[in-house]
Amino acid sequence: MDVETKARILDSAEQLFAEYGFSATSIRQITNAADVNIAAVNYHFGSKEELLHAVFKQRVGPINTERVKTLLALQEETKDGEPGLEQVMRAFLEPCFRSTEWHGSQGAKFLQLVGRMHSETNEQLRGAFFQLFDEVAQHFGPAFKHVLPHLSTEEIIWRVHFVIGSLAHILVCTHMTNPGMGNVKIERSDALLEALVHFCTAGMAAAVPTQTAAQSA
Amino acid sequence: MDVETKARILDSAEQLFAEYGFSATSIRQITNAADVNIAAVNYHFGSKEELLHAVFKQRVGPINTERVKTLLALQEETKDGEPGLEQVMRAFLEPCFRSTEWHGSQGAKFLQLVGRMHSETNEQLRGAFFQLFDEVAQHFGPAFKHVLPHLSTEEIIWRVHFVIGSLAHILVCTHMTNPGMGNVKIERSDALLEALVHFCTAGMAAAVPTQTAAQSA
DNA sequence: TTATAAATCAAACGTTCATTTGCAATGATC
DNA sequence: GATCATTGCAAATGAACGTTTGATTTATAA
Repeated sequence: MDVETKARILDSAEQLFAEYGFSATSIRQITNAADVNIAAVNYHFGSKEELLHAVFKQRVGPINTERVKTLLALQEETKDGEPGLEQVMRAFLEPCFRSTEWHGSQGAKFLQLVGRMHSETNEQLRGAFFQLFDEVAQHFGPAFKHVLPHLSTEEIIWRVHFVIGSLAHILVCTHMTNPGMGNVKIERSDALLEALVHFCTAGMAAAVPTQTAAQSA
Repeated sequence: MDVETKARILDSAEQLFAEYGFSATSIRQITNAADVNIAAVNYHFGSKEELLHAVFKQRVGPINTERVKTLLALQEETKDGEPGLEQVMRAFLEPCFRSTEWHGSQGAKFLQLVGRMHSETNEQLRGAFFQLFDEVAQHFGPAFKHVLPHLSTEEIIWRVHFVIGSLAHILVCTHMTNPGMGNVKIERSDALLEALVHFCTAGMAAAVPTQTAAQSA
């Protein structure tokens, strides 16, 4: 029953954290949903925070591995002809969407949680979360720099944050009722992914204005 | 002492909600910071949720009024010559950044809260929050549609969400330590606003791909 | 001064929180 | 079959939660 209990807790936690957020989700909710004893969380994971961390580790790891793997394959196969910006962007964005397919609706819920974490302000949670993206940042930073050599490092960092924001927001608000803009319920789909890729690619490739921003290294 | 107490509660609540989130902020924290009795929140506002709503109403109102006012002025002065996409985008984005100047560091904190609310999943809070943006959506939806006539309504809605995501994310993560991407601490600045405007303008103007997405009305 | 209303206060309300405890059940090893 | 670590569970821990209460203070006005 060991591994099954842990797995059930992880699944329920993932779902509830995504639905209600970390603070607003209680261990009692989680253990009730998982149909395990309330003491099981602290027995198996140590604390509520460590449970959240375990949820991340289980899901974010594969996504980021996929990102880096795709990027490396891309750089390999286009060794002579440079890989294009859109291809790099695709390697960055696609694995997040694709992970839905891996785990069914469970994966979709998790993507909401990921989007949610980007606006988490608890320093400790933020730290543990973003640490999982170190490898991705180390690979994609230079990759973007390489396909956008005319942009300053600062400008690239800014634009990558804009991309992350678009991605995170769309991950959060898909499958939710979204007031404003005609109360449209946005569904996660290939077409949406395509729209995101094209939006972000065009944004990243935007010409630097003739004003002040184009001077640092 | 009446109005002063209410104002102090609003200020402290704004700051703490932005810093720690709604669920993770207690009424006791707020009343301690505001140096008022713990019962004052429920006396003056009715409940914790209504306090949050009051915080929004105080700040989001002026920002959105400014947005719409700028857009209307824009449409007025360019009655013959069409207003450009970048101008519309600027009318949408600038008031959020500008509001920092209105209220000093208090305004900056609030922008974090706004960014945070975009990933709030509590349906009731979401509803109350997004309701404040109805007027903005009603004006900017058609405005974007007008300057981007070749895009389907669905595509425009998607792209506006990408813009909102970029904006919300940058509002949240400015002035916070941001792991990944070289641990750069992003400061809110005119240059950052310019970068955001250009990124979003280019993204909104991206050509529709030759694939499937360009068919609806 | 006295009556009336508004605002503040300390204290307590009942609930829920994350976590801990001690014991029972389980399953493997010798 | 006894030993022993692992896991599950009911119950309880103290703390913190949002909210309410009732008395007290402050302000307004007759």
